[in-house]
Amino acid sequence: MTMDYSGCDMTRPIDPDVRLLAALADPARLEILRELAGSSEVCACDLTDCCSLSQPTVSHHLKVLREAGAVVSERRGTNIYYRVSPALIERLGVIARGLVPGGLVPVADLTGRRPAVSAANN
Amino acid sequence: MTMDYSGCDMTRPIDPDVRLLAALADPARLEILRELAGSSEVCACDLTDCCSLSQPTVSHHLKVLREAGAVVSERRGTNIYYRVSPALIERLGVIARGLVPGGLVPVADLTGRRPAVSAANN
DNA sequence: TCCTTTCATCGATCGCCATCAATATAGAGC
DNA sequence: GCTCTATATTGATGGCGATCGATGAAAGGA
Repeated sequence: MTMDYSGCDMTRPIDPDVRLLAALADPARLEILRELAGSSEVCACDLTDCCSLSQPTVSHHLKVLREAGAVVSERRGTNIYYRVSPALIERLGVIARGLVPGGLVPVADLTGRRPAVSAANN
Repeated sequence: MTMDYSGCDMTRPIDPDVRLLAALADPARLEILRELAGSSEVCACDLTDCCSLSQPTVSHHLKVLREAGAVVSERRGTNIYYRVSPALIERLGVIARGLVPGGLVPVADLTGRRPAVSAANN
C-alpha cells in the first residue's frame, strides 16, 4: 500500500475522520456515493455520466473515496465495480456520536428516537 | 439575514448536506465542535486557544459552522456562547442513512446493531 | 464621553483541490 | 504480437478556502 505522503504537511498526521468527511464534502462525490448506495454495486463506467464530469475527474473522485475508506472496489475483467464500504456507516455513526452535546450520552438520537435528553450538564 | 451569494457559482444552489459536511471536514472546525460537545456551552473567547489559531481565524470557522447549521450562538453581554446545534446529529443521521447500500434499508446500523443485512439486491 | 474587552470583518497571501485534455496502463480477445 | 475498451495517471490551470494582521463594531464600565 505505502500511502503517498508527498506534499503532505507532516506536522500532524491527518485525522482519518477529517479525511472521511472531506471525501464526502463534495457534490460530485456525494452523488457518486448515493448512486452506489442505490444499487449494491456499480461499474465505474456507469459512474462516468453520473455527474456530467469527465472520466479522469470521476476516476480522481473514486480514488479519493477509496483512500478515505468510503468505498471499496473489485476488478472483474476490464471493469472495476465499486461498492459503499461496509464500514462507512459505522464510521459516520462514531463521528456523529462524538458530537452529541453533553459529553457521553445515550446514543439513540441517531435512529431518530429522542432519548428524553439532557438534564445533563451546564 | 439576506445571505451573501457574491462569488457563488449560482449554477446549482449549494446542497445543504454538502455544506454541512464541508463545515465538519476541517481539523480546526471538527476540534471546535468536539470541544463544544464536551461542555454543553462554550464562550467564543475560550475557543480562541483551542486549536492554536488566531482569533480572526477561529471567528471565521465559527461563522462557517453557524451558516452550515452545525452550531448555534447566543450573545450574553460582551460574550457569545456557542452550542452544538440540536439538529446536527439528526441531520448527520439522515445523510448517513442515505448512504446505506441497498436502497432503503432498516436503520439500526447507526446504533451499532447489525440488522441481519442485505439478502437484498445484486 | 472614553476606554477596554470581545468578537466580526476586511484585504492579502498562499496552498490545495477540482477539473480537464492528453497519455499511460491493464485486461480481453484476436 | 496488435487492437479495443476501461481506468488510472500526468501535467496544467483556475478558483476557492485557511490563515493572518489590521481594523471595525458592539457592549459594559469608569
